[in-house]
Amino acid sequence: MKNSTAPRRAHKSLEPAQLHAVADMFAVLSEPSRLRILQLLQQGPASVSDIVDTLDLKQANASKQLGILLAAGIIARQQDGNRAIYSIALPLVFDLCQLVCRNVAEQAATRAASLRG
Amino acid sequence: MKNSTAPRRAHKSLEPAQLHAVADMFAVLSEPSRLRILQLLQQGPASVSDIVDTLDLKQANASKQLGILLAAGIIARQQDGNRAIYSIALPLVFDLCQLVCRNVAEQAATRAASLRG
DNA sequence: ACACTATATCACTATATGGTGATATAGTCA
DNA sequence: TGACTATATCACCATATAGTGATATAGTGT
Repeated sequence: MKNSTAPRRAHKSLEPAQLHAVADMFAVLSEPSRLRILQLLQQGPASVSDIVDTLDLKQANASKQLGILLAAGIIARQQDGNRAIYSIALPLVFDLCQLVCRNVAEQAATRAASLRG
Repeated sequence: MKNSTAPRRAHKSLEPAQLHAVADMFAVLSEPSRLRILQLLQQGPASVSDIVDTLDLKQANASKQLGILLAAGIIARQQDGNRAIYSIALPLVFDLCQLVCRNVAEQAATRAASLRG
């Protein structure tokens, strides 16, 4: 016998396309290397070599991750002579990180409290 | 010659541990199946079979994804006789999804506008 | 005890992707 | 032109994981 806990489909859910788009955005933000790049760019635009030097990444990897962030529309690219200057195009991502970060801190505090008794 | 675009290290960045925690949270939210489960739970608590039936997931997969959401602290589990009742423990996730979703819509609109000329 | 239901876990496959070294492409400067 | 610098791309490997069928575990009702 089926015994449902609550009525379903009370209000509409995201369409599959939107759902995937949201999942993709989260996926882009789920890599520490990319988050580090975003943190660096938060301080201002930077070239690939700036990023490589500051974050100690291999050039190929930095370029790849920048490409992913670019494709997601999170950063923008501007050619400057020889160099490629990347900058934040979607400051929203910092709101996202801040929300998560606040919660992470909360959870850590809660866990610590539960350990104390 | 090194020719930096902007001064670096202007303000402190997240510590590695926090960075990974944030990345992990985003990773958990980066799967459509898990987002669908969260959407369903947004309407109220549900058992595993509710979820399996409504979302047309295999039982093993539903159980696995619920375990991941549970470990992340996003949902809570309550035993009710034979069944396991899952519910939202971190409503924050809907704020995150809403932020991303709004932006996805914006990007789609912008892209459509650019296509129109 | 038994049959039945509900959930979790195991072993496995297929796929995706982060990181890397090598190479290609493109701009700069002499 | 040629040497140099900066960036992107390619081919590859190693790892992670979503999904699956089979099985284990645990509660319910007879």
